[in-house]
Amino acid sequence: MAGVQKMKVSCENNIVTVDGVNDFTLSQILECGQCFHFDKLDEEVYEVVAFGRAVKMEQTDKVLRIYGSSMEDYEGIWKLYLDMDNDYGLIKQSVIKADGALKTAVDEKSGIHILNQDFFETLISFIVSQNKSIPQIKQCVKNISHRFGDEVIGYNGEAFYVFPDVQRLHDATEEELRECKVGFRAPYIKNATEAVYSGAVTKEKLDELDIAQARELLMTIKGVGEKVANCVLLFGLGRREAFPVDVWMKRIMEQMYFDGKDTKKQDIEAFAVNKFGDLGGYAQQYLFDYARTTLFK
DNA sequence: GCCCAGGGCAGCC
DNA sequence: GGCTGCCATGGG
Repeated sequence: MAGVQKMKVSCENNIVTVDGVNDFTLSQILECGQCFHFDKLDEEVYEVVAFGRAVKMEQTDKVLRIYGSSMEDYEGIWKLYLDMDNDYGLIKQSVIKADGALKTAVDEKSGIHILNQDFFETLISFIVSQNKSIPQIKQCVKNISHRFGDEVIGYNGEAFYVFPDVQRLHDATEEELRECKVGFRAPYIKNATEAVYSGAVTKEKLDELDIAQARELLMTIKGVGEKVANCVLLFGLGRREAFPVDVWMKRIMEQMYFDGKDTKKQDIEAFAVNKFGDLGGYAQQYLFDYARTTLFK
């Protein structure tokens, strides 16, 4: 990508150093509501559990360090997870060009990247997310991982529990899931796991479909509606044109574009798809985080 | 006790 | 088709 400034990547003692990160703020990326399996240790210092690994990420200005990562893991996992090869300077320009009204949100959240997360973990996490707050979602994801996921040795030599794969979660009973505090969503998780396990709904199938068909297939899972499907498409399947509308997006979009009038989520989504097109997912994330942390705080 | 949270489903009309 | 009440759980 022409606009991506050169980053220098090196590795020593299982610590990867990425020097020269731009349009990148670790705290914004992790805490903008797209992922749930991490803990804050300090300012711009986080433990991140994903893809069967537990690492510490630490950012100082334009330097990102990943503790507990080999160069192979960076190249094979973290570079794509963090969407490092995408030019966010260009993306932000394009979003603002699509509508100058987004400049405030983009400037406020200028370090956001959209992560490329594991499909199955994203699917289950966002089924859990419905009608829950972000801290509660994080706790449920941690509960499920601790109960059903593999133990791995993390960056500091301590044990972490990674999110279970389909086979592992397929063994879980509804009662065991309820003990993870997912409440009425337990049967939804069972249904989703069965759909993936049986091959009815897989990443491979979804990747072959256009976004409307993929969304339709996802929504055959009980507990997956329009919003959850869009989150899975955006964060777990790389479909950057998806535009999830939750209560926060409804609020900010009604204020910005519908004269403060009560508007159906589907109408808001249709409006946004028309306005932002392929940039929808990015625009949505800047607006969502800005609405939640700044505008309606 | 109330209301709300990155919603969706079943049961109505 | 659209609208309403309900679904667990925890925090403010």
